[in-house]
Parts: sequence; structure tokens; C-alpha cells
Amino acid sequence: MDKQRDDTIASRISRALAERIISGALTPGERLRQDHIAEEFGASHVPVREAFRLLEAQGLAASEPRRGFRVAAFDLKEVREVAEMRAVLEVLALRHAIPHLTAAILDRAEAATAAADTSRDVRSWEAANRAFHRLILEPCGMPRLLASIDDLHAASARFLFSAWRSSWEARTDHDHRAILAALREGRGDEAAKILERHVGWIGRTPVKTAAGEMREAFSIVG
Amino acid sequence: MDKQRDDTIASRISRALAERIISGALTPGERLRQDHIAEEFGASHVPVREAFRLLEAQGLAASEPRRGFRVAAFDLKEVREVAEMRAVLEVLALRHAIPHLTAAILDRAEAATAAADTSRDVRSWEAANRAFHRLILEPCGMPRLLASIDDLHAASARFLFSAWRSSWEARTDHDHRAILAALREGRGDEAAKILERHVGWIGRTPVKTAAGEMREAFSIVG
DNA sequence: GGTTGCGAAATTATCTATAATTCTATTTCG
DNA sequence: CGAAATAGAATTATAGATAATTTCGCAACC
Repeated sequence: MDKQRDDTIASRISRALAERIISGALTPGERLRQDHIAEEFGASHVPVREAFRLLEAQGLAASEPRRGFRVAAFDLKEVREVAEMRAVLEVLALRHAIPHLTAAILDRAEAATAAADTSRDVRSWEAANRAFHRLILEPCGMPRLLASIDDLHAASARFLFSAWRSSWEARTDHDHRAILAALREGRGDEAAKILERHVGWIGRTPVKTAAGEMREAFSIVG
Repeated sequence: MDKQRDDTIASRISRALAERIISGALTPGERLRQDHIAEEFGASHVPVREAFRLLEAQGLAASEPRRGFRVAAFDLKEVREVAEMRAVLEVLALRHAIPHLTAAILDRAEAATAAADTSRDVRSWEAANRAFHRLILEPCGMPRLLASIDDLHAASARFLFSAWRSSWEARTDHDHRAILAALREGRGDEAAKILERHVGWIGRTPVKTAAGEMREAFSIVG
């Protein structure tokens, strides 16, 4: 009841809902009824509406005028779209970040990769993976570009969680290590090339559901 | 008083304010006082707040919690940022649009270029230029990507108008014609390369003000 | 005498509560 | 069986209350 400094009710609701949408607790296409959400958060529906607009800007919710908001739906086409946008934007960010990269930053990025490799569940893997990308891109110093990339990462995470809801096995991320090696040795173009392929790769893979059945799901690498 | 179909008061106010911000009628850093704006539009302040949030999503306004909204400021650094983001995203869109481009679309794009070349003022040049880009990119069928590009175009227009407020001279856009020629002859890679350079180029040029003095301003090509 | 710090008033953003318009779904009648 | 009308529910807008910030003035100190 004390974090009111620069923290409005609308943004708090927005973060809570974003968390639920990304994690899959709120399913794509589901209606967002402002009265119910307002009641749940003990607030009125005006800040809830503002939260919806914030989510809309991140591409997590969609507004249908006079008909309310829904959780944004997505299909394989949009997964591809997000991956390709991330690929070109992250390459752009990396190119500008390279002159400002320090050994300390690369060490922290390596630690993030190590954390991802030993993750026991999707959530912690995603957090570590996102930290890796953030670390090597942030020095570009382009706030608008970084904000766009963050939004795309949120969308990516949503797709990821929708596929690997239950099972997860650790694996070593060779791309991340190759990117770091190239960066350490001053081969920036090669690092950018690996990053572009790494982020842009999308495929379909068979996934075992909780019921033991096999189904197709999106496969996202990084 | 009849365009109420899918048109909420908030979005109408948002469009009106976006127009003013882009045209320069509202200057960067200026405070947006919701009560005054609400009174001007004969509405209450809640839809005005929503309009602010929409502008924020487009990068035209910035929110300072508990301190209200301001018209987004910008400097040469951000002009560069927007131009480079546009360059990589438009190239991505063009690559996906190429398979779906028809002769009819290219003809309409050529007409848009012709309209730009004969424009007598910045406003109509910008509208024609934007139409050209929209026409050749829209067939990519990637809604999220196109929405991002639209927002970046709005920002670009803002920068453009801030430079060429008064004087304007028509000139032939050779880049547009080269892009069209390459597309017609199936040389997609070359078209993409020209587009990337065309959009990404940013410089400073001396500009004659209304008072007859010379000052530096942003120079944006396309 | 000028500057700095404190305090109160006014302005402004934010939230709650209430009313009106619109969409959806169900039911009834042709 | 289909279409229209009505009832219910939810979004959208208005008005009023609350809390925070800024601004202005006064006093004290350098």
C-alpha cells in the first residue's frame, strides 16, 4: 500500500493483466470485461479502461469500438511477423550497441546465457533469454527502438508459453555463445548475422501435451 | 454529427490532437492540459485522457505520472532513430510485398510519385510521399508491421514539418522512380537496397526561415 | 539587498460514482 | 422456422470528489 510514487493504478492493473496474458492465464480472444476487472482490483472502471489502452499499445489486447476489448488473438502468421520484426530491429540495435559494448557487459550476458541453459522451466528460461538480449542491445542508446523490441519480446514470450505449457528440457544455447565469441573478437558483422538468423527462425514442432498426446506448436528459438 | 459508427469521442480527439502535433501547431514539450482540451471539444476529461494514451502509443505524447502529459520532444538523435527503424522495417515489408505486387499497384505508386513531384507545399508532398510508401508496402499483409511503419511515418512527418515550415520547392524524386523501375523488372533486391538508403538518409541542411535568415534543420528525403 | 527555504493556495491530474447509449441474446409472434 | 422486439448486460460519457504537484508569497538568513 506504499508504492504510489510514480505508479498509477492504471499502470499497475496493466502490468498485472499483461502478466496474465503473457503467461496464458487469459486466453487469446477472451473478452476483457471492465466491470469485473475493476471489481477484482477494487477500483473503478476508468483506470481499467486506461490499462486496456496500454495493453493495446503493446499489442496484447485489441479494441473493438463500442464492443469492448479482447485479449489479442494470434496465429502462426503473427508469430512469424513478430519474429521477423525482432530480427531486423535487434540487428539494428546491435549494430549501434557494438561500439559501446564492454567486457563487463559481455560477462553479464554470458552469465545470463548460463542461467538460461540450466533453467528447469520455461518461465525462468524466458526471463534469462530476455535478459541476454537486453544486455547486449541496451548500449545502443535508442529508447524508441528498445521499447519496440521489448513489446515484441512480450509477444514472443506469449507464443512461447502457449507452446511449452507443461514440459521443458534444458539445452545449451550455442547461438548465444557464438554471438558472444564474435563480439569479443570484434567480428561485429558476424555477430549480427547470427543474431538475425537466431531470432528470425520459426518452425513447427510436435509437442507432448499434458494428456500425453502429440500436437503441433510454435517453436521459437531465441 | 453523424459519423458515430465505430468512432468514439476519444479517438476523434486523438486524431485532432495528432494533427496539431504533427503540423507543429502544438510545440514539443508543451503541456497538454486535459481540462482545457476537454472544454474546447465540449467533452468531459475522461475521453481526453484516453486520447492522450492513444497519442502516447504513437509516440506523439509522453506521460509523466501524476504530472500530466506533454507533447513528445525530439532531437536530431531521435530523427535518426526513427529514420533507421523505418529503413529496416520498410525493407522487411517490401520483401514480403514483392510477390503480391501487381502492375496496377505500381501504376498507382507512380501516380503518387508524380503527385509528390508537382506538390506546391510540404503538406501535400508529405501526403503523396506517404501514399507511395503505403502502396508498395501494404501487400505484405503484415498488420503489426504496417502499424509500426505508420507510426514512424507520423513521427517523420513531424520532423519534416518542423524543418520546412515556410518554404518549399518541388523536385523530382529519382529514388522513387528507380525503386519502381527495379520492381517492374523483377530486381527486388535492388529495389530493397534503394529503399533502405532512401529512407535511412538523414542530414542537416541550411534552411531559409520566413525572416530570410538561414538556420540548420533536419533534412529528410523520403 | 539578494537569495534561499518554508508554507499555503490554486491548479491539475486521478479516481469514484452515476447516467445514458449501444450491443447481444432470448423470446415471442407471424 | 424465421424475423422482429424486448430485456439484460456492458461499454462509453458526464459530473463530482480527492490527492498530489506546482506556484506564488513571505520571511529568514547569508
